[in-house]
Amino acid sequence: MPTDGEFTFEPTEREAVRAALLEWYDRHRRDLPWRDIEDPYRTWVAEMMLQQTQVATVIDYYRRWMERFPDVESVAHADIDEILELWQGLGYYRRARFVHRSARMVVDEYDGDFPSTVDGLETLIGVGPYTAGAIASIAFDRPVPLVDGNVERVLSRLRAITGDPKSSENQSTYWRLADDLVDPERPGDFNQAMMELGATVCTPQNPSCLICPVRQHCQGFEAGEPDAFPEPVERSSKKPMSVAVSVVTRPAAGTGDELEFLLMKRPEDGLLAGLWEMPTVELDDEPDGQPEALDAIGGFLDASVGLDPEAALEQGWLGTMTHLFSHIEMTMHLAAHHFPRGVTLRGERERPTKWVPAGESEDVAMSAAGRKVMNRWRDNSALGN
DNA sequence: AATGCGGGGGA
DNA sequence: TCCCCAGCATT
Repeated sequence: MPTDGEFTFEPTEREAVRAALLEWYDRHRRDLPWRDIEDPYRTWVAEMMLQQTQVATVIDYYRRWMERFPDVESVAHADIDEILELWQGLGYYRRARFVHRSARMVVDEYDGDFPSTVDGLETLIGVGPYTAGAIASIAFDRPVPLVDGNVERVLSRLRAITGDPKSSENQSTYWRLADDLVDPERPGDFNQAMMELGATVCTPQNPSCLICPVRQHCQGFEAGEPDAFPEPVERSSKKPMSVAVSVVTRPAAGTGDELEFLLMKRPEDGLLAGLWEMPTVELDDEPDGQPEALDAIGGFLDASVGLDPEAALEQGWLGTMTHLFSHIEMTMHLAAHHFPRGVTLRGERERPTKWVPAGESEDVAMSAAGRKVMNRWRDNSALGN
């Protein structure tokens, strides 16, 4: 196995890589809403959203966020439910809670000013080595390195680094090389150039080596197989999970034919923490058939909120859908129950429960899976049941 | 060191 | 449709 010390850039080559990369970045960088601003708050929000999430996905979330929360004080004083509402659909909802807690920390303990060093930044919850390096270099011009998935790939190819990219040995190599390379004059631009190159040129599949500004320094290219680096990581299999769900409706108050949905809030920790969902019960085993799934969700409605499925005006079956998480394959068995207006909820409720008018369903924080269920129900209603 | 935690884009 | 991508906290 290679040892950490064997991968290096000689001083001349280091200078050449810096110059080539910065020149390329100046000409080709994408115009992103969090660029060309000197506000650690904005850099921090962008980097929190960008964790495990691609640029194209983040752009609209970032814009909406800045409109609502222009500074760290506004986040610190906000309610977590409003933060989750802006975050819905972005995934990894813990990040939203980290942002909330860190904002309070900055206001309460740092007098409203973000720390400017890597160590100081890492005291914020949700800010690890990557994010601290990003904020310190981009917002504070500190000559510090950063390593994300893009940088791992670029460095693996430049130095033809084999082995598991997540191994501690390779991680330490990446950080050492990134620290060695980072341009002391323009650290933020250099770090963004590395990531931008990985995202647009040095891509996982079919890298565009012919237009790469650092091709002549790339040992992977030289070997004729840039996409052999980094070594592919083995992916863990998805855990199967089975749930029964019902879209529970009743007529809204007043005239018109508007409906209200019954929503329940998920627990404040674990999967999709604190998001709202249609009444959902997890099943121990995959149900034998539609009646068994209907039975399970019917029993849950009765037990959790005192809704007797026998009292429903209509019961429907919406079929089965699969939703994939990074670590779970969730099979959803979907029912629909329509109750008369007068129906009341009973019982000691473990979770917050509320009726939401159909027109306001967008204003409630729900996961992508929840949106899928709602769309299935809507399509089904449009067909006249 | 291993595990939990979402969702979207591209082949 | 499947395959691939991407940081941090907790234990």
